[in-house]
Amino acid sequence: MPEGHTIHRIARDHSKLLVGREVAVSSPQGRFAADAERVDGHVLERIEAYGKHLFYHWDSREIGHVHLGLFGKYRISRSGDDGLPEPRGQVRMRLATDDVAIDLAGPTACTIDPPGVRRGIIARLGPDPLRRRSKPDAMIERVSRSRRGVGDLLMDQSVVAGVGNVYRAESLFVCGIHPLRTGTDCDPAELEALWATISGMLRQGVKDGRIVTVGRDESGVARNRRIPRSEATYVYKRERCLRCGSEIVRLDIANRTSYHCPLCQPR
DNA sequence: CGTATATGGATAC
DNA sequence: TATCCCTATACGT
Repeated sequence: MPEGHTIHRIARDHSKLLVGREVAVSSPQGRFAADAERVDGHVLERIEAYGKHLFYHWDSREIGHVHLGLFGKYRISRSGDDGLPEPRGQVRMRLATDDVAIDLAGPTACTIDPPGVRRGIIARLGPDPLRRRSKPDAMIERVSRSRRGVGDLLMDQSVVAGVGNVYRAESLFVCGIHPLRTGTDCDPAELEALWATISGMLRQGVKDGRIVTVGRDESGVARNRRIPRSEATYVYKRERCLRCGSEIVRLDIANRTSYHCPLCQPR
């Protein structure tokens, strides 16, 4: 379930387990074996999240890069009486200490690179609302000068980093913006509000460990109450709008299914 | 058992 | 715009 919130949550959780320690790095599946060897046994100094990218800073000065893509997943297992459990399924990378193993399966990217690679990736990304001191200026500038649709622009990681298909649908819904509205037709105040909405949703996502967008603009909803998936979004993957009951419209935008409410988000 | 689907993105036209 | 890659899970037969 990888949008930006997942990545930042992983960086936070995995840091507690691995940072400052010598880490055994391996590739049970084999495809990462040559890279794994280069940092195996080194101390992990920091795990950094930027948009949907993860960077592992090793004391060898090399940097691990992981991008989960659509399918990538981590699994954590603890050491038992027989030590660490065998990897299950296709495990590209295993990061292990004496008491914990973190297994990565199905990533789009998993490499060990010189520092320039990280710099190049970050240079191509727009501002990430989850990073400290990030500002919406660059996003607003890009969007307001573009004739592309807002639904298209939000999926472009060089415009904003970390937004995926769920947050695209949900943030545009909350802001009442039709996904096909062009960037040039949005005024700066609207885009400020859109940034604030995205930022708030992503932060909530990091806390919850999943995407629950309902209740952000209402009062009195206990966020830690168990909310079933069917009530977690306003429009994403729904048949009818959670607010007004209108039939949700699906469009193909930027190669992905976009969802919007024709009544709450008029063209 | 098969098949469809998924919160992504690079690359080839 | 179309195609491909990566893996697990849900669901139908």
